Amino acid sequence: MLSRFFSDRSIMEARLARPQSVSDGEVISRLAGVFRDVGYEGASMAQLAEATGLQKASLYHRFRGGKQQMAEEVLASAIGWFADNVLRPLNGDGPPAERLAEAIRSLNDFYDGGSKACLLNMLSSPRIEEGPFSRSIKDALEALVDAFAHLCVAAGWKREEARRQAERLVTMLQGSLVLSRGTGSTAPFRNFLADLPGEVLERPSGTDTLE
Amino acid sequence: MLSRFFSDRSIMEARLARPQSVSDGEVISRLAGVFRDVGYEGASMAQLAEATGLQKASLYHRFRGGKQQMAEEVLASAIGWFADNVLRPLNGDGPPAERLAEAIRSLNDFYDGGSKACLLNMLSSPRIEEGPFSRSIKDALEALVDAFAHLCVAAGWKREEARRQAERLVTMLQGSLVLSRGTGSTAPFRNFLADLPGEVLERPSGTDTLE
DNA sequence: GTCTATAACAGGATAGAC
DNA sequence: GTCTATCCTGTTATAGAC
Repeated sequence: MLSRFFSDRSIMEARLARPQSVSDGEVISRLAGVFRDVGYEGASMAQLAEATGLQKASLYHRFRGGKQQMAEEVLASAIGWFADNVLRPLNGDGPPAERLAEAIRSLNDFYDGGSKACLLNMLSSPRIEEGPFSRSIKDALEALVDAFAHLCVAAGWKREEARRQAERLVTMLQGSLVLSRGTGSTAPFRNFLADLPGEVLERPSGTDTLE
Repeated sequence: MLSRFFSDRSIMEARLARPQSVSDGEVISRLAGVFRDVGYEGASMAQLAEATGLQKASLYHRFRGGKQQMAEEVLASAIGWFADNVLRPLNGDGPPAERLAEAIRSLNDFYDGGSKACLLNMLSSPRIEEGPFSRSIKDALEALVDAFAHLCVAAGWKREEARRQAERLVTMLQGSLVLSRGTGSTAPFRNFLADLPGEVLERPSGTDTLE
């Protein structure tokens, strides 16, 4: 979307006829910051313009679908980054411990050590019920569960239990972000990341003898 | 707040001079439903009036502080109910299994089987940063951790580990509600409640031999 | 205490110059 | 592509009758 086919041209145009004052990636990134802070309804066009350094009309020029399209592209971008930096290592085929370590580093970056909320949570409640975000959010959560389950299987878990554990991990991730925001401390998120290796690599010893 | 000192009088006044068409408790309950669905910014006065069956001006008569006061009283009411029905059993002194069972029933009621979001999450992001909700939310989350920790100690956990486990449980609670909303299924919440007794009453056998 | 009507404002979105 | 200026709907909030 946007000037995908003109990304090089827009560089050449800088300071010329129609200089693109802020790159598309930078705009998306700054919009994301606002949506993550205050959610969809809480984000005003004035605030989004302020954050990007563009005027409202300029934002509408880039996103003809208005605020909704901005949130959609922000969400798509975040999901893409997540797929590249979190899901890919989890779904890889190297040593589980190393794959997990890479995913943990990415998670720490993505949530800035626990100081940034999750878009999947912040965009879950717009008045637009069953709107354009619902499907993406659901798919993203399930893809993350799948990826963790894949890793757990590689770490030796039985398929059934790997899935349950993966659901627990995604639950803990989201919960730790809620608590970090609610308590004003990043400790819950940091504790979650610190516990992750143990949760994945050390299976409970007594429970896997039944099946 | 409100007509606390006139609760009986307001009944006698019904259909007389100033009939209170909807009870205070009922108004708070219906307002809570809206805030839990769409959050603070997402809730408009028109929607709140619609949900309560009152006109906007009538709502302003009852809540002179406007929407913010409504959210404050809704939050205070929910926290009060939580203290009576969830924290009290957890902090009680009967058999841990029975106390937990009662708390679980209350949690299931409170979140309607996982179909209702948590106000502590939904009110965490208003533009009013560090606003009137932050303190209550932080205190409520910490009180819940304390109560679970108290129960874990009663169930035989060591104090340090009881606290860590309690934090994990509150994290799981919040996370399961996020996932339930995000995936459109109450399964994550129901799984959380189903796992709770095991998480509290069955301590890990291998990890408590070090200290 | 509730209502209708309306004020005062902020919000999302657009027009058109450059 | 960006800007200033503006439109118009929806929002919060108030006035005043009953």
